[in-house]
Amino acid sequence: MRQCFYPSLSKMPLSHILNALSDPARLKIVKILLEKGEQPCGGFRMTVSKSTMSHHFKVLREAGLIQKRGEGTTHITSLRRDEIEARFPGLLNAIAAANKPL
Amino acid sequence: MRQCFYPSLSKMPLSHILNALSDPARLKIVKILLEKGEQPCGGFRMTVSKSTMSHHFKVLREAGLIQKRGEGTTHITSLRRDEIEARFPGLLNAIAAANKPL
DNA sequence: TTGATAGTTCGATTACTATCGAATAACAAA
DNA sequence: TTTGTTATTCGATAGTAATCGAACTATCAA
Repeated sequence: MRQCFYPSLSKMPLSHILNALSDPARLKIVKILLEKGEQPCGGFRMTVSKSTMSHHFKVLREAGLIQKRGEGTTHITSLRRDEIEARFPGLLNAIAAANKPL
Repeated sequence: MRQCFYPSLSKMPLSHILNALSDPARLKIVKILLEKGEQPCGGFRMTVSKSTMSHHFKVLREAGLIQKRGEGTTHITSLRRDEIEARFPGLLNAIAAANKPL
């Protein structure tokens, strides 16, 4: 698996994070990671193409929200929970709480 | 002052809210409202043109985040704090808390 | 009525972004 | 080595959005 760059959360502007989360597909990805933990790409069961999924993963990764590790032919995606919480306390909780009424 | 439509927060998707907040100028507007309370348009001291400001106010209003009331020739903008808090508990706090390290 | 102030709307431009299919890369199993 | 699986990258396209100046609306004051 190719190496990729993971930005430091400590210098990440909040607007970048919110921009990454403002797409419904990406918000769904994050919600699934929050609720079910780390997933392979196929674990998200979205209706968009593989290349579009890769694009969304890239946006989330460059915003500092997710990381990947390779396991054989699959890439496991996980949230950078602790770092996000340290930089933006309560943000993930607010997103998780918003699941209920939807 | 012309009447305008204020959407119900109860049906507002989180992604719309986050999209409205994902622009640095709009995030700054919300932060100012959080810290200093309601403001006339001129109270924000931003570097963009008046028409651009109007555009950002419209996006924030249509996302259910702000409301306006006319007072003479000025329009006072305020946050819909309680409604936002009821629909997305903790979201405004998370934004307010993120001010500190910046 | 005339002028000043505050803000919105319109039309245009420019830049960004979501999406896809095709090509590619990495890996495992046969 | 060949084949199948998983996922990324590339190039194109279509839609969206940020920005501005100019024109307009509304209100108050002189």
